[in-house]
Amino acid sequence: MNPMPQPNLMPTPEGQARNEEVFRTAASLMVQRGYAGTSMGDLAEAVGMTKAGLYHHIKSKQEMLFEILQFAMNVMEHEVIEPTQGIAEPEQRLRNMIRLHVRVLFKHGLELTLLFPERRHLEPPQQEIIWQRVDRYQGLLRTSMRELAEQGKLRELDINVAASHILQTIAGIARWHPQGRGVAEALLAEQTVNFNLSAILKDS
Amino acid sequence: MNPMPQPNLMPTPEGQARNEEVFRTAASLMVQRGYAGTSMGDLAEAVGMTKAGLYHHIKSKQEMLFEILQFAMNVMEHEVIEPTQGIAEPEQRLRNMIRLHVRVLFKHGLELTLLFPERRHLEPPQQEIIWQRVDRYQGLLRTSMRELAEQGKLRELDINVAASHILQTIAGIARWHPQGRGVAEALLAEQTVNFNLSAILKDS
DNA sequence: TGACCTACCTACCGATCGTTCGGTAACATC
DNA sequence: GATGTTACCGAACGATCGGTAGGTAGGTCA
Repeated sequence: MNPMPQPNLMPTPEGQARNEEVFRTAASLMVQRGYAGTSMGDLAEAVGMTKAGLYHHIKSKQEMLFEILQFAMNVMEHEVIEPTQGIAEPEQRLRNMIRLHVRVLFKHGLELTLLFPERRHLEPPQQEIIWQRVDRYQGLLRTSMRELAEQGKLRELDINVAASHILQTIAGIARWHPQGRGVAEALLAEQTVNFNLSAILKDS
Repeated sequence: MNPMPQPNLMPTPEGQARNEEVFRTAASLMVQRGYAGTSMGDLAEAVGMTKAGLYHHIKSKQEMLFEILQFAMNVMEHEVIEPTQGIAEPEQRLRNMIRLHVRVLFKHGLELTLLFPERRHLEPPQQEIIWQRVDRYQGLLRTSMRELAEQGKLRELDINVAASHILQTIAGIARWHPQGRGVAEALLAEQTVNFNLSAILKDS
């Protein structure tokens, strides 16, 4: 059910809970200050531990970032991809993908998507793994759009460009919403769904 | 004509040129690695200087970031705002703002918009200055949309949310395009214009 | 009771960080 | 030819970085 990874084996339930707290706190700090801008000392203080104590839970700073990004993609697959890929009608599938994606953003504290730019701090092999998972997700957007095109519902546009734009409007929410005007979350999700579908669908 | 700032007074033309090279190189490096991830040693090496030599041109790392962001907004005002605010028709004004904004992105090496997330590394007073300039620009988008609404051309949508989404599609280009598929720049600009105007305009 | 494990700790490591100090070679001005 | 300025450099500063070695309190289980 819970897709949080166990980077070092934490056998006891208390250990696993603490382990998870470390990862969540790290994600939160890195969203605020960036990967390079977040020191292990900061993180240790935030979870009420010493730096040395931290390294009981993680292997290295870089490895921790990798696990956080993997966790983010696990969440996306559980809560966005799985519930939508059974939908036959491409328009409804796309609407729900966008809607669920925005909701995942709020549910997990806006932290997940923001970390993807930090993927540059990973080693190339780990970078590649994350890149492939993101690309697979973006491919699902493209597939839905291609099906819409076959139905004659799609505007004349470059599907690759449109897929990127859609993802940017969603990921962008995490950038301006925390300090932005308080738009209700459910409303914001619908606004985002409608914005993007209006952008790509022909006039009905 | 050239809005690059002179943080320390660089009297000779050679000095100004070198000064500008430092800032451009810094902007480029920080786009790749982030502010905190770019050391002054890296920057010094990239411009062929020692760290000490750098400090002849800049006051501090933080001040340098501030000047780069100010420069970015100078460019935006020169090359996007000024040429479009005389346009009476709001649809044409908005189309041109988006078009020019995308072109500025390419013209200045995709570097400018990417740096805005790094504004968090500034002191609050400097943060505030940048924030206000960005907000003023976003306000112009909102104004055009409000005029479109008065003409009955706008869909039912939240103008604040739409303005943010538009900016995110543009700024986002700088995030995926460098390593993305090579879409022709002029074409990409038109795709972005059409995507966003389809999103907000009623069916004609 | 003794052996073992988890979840930390104190104390420290070498490296790197942003920044500064005291120069100095090259050139212009008087 | 003396004076000043510009554009740098070598060397070092204290602080902080990610990470580690070694120890230990507290629990589990035989």
